[in-house]
This record gives sequence, structure tokens and C-alpha cells, in this order.
Amino acid sequence: MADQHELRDKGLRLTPQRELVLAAVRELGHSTPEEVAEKVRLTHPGINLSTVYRNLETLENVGLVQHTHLGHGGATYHAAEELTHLHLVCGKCEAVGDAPLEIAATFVNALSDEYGFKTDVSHFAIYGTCSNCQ
Amino acid sequence: MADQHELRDKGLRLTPQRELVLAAVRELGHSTPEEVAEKVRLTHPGINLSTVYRNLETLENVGLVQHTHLGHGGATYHAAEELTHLHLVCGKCEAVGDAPLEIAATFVNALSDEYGFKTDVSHFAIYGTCSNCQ
DNA sequence: TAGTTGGTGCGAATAATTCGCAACTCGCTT
DNA sequence: AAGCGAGTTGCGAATTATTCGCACCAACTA
Repeated sequence: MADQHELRDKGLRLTPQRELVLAAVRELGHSTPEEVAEKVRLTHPGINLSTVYRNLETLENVGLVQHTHLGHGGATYHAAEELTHLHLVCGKCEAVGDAPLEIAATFVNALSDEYGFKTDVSHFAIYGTCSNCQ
Repeated sequence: MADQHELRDKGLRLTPQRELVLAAVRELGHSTPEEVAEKVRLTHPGINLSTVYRNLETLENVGLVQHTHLGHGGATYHAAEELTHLHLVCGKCEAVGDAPLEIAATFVNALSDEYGFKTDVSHFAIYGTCSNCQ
């Protein structure tokens, strides 16, 4: 019912580290591996960065989290459930805003119809300047 | 007339390295610093990677080239002139396809009207799967 | 409860990018 | 034509981000 089943159903072992990484991603929304590690350390100080990286990768493989490249170099992770919006990335303040998927529907359809390109909404990041930074 | 004026008009010195870096970006289209360096080395074998990085940054500052994060970690650079299309990045084969800006016009307008978010088309990268990889 | 197998911690290895600094050269000034 | 000063370059070291190898440990299975 809890995370237990969720992870074990995917064929993964249930370790405190893994649970915490998943929980952190869910709570933080968009976050870098570093931020996830920081969050996890609040309750499990000894966790190793490598473990965070490995768990993020593992969790991504089983489809519980996903990552996107929202700018700079670093990847940011978010829970798979949270795919109901687009990411609006501000190039100035680096804030990540959200917008409903529907707003892009016709655009996505056009790309599909005219170019055979299937847009991956989970990786859909849009760069620009947010209203606060203009 | 040639690159000479173009660079000097921007207040930059005209060095062979700089000219070559700019020429390489223009010829290569989307390319990583590493690829630019490789290209430049064809005619100027001794060029240092640092110099390529610095020139890309310099050229970007004066608006002659721009960069985008099209996936993974690395940034890719392209000439500023070449901003007349969107980048369709295939997550599988990593190919970068193009589509005209107009296809996103209504979408961009909607983001502006409803969220006050000004989309930067030069950084507009769309993730998905291209027609060949489906 | 004991075994096997995946998972963790840790430190080293890579990769990508940036920096510091001394030598060089571009372009302006005599 | 020669000189000077600032912008540039090359090079190696320093960073940052991420991955690996390996020995130890713990989660699930029988």
C-alpha cells in the first residue's frame, strides 16, 4: 500500500535510502540530484551522493521518476505522477513555472501531423523569461 | 565586409582562432564545443580547447552565436542567424530536426497572454521521438 | 534462520568546463 | 616603421558533476 508495494512491485528492494530518495523527489518537485541528497540527509545524514544518483537512475528505469534538462548542465528530476504540466523555465531567475498541457495541444498535434515527431511531454521544457523578470 | 568588420564592429580583436571558431559554428549548425574544436583543428591544429570555450562565450556575448541545452549535459552552439526554426530533439537517436517557428506561434502567444511568459525561441528545444525512431 | 544477490558507502576515475598566469599579438599611436 | 598596452592564447591546474570498482552489508527467499 505504501511505498513498500510500489517499489517491490517493480522488482526493487526496499531500502530506507531508496524510499527517501523517492519521497524527496516527490516532495521537492523539480530538483537536482544534489538537492535530493540534501533533502534526504535531513532524515538520513549518512547517505552517499553516489547512492542518490544510482537510485534516481533506478527509479527512472522503473518509471517512478523522470528527468529533464532544464538548462545549464544539470538534470532535474521529478516524480512520474507529476506530468500534468509543462515546465516554463526562466532564463534569468531560473525559476520553473508550470502551465497545463492543454495549452500546447494544438502545437503538439501539429508536430505530430506535419513532421511525425512525437513530443515527449515529460521532457517538455520551454525557455524564456517569466513575468517577474521582464 | 568579411568577418573582419563583423568581429571588429563588435569591439573584438580579429584573431585567426576567433574567425575559425565563428566559421565552424556557422558551418556545423548545432554543435558542441568539442565538435567546434575538432573542426577548427582541421585548419589550425594547435588551437586550445579553452580558447574555443572562451570564444564561444565571447561570440555569444556580442550576439553572433547562441547556445541551447538540447539534452544530456552538453550545450550546443549555433550561429545567431540560424534562428528561424525550432529544434526537435530526438531522445533516441539524438538527431536534431528543424521546424519553422510559425508552427509554435499560437502556442507562444498563449503563453505570453495567459502567463506573461516570453518564450525565447532561440532556446526553444522540444524533446520527443523523431519519425525514424518510432 | 542462512544464503544469494542487490544495494550501500567510499574513494578513485572520468568528463566537462573554468581559471590563473605568463607569453604573445592585434591594432592604435607615434 | 617601431612601440606600447590591452585583449588573447596556450597550458596546466582547479572545479564541478557524474560514474565506477570494490568490499561490506542488508533485504528478501526458501
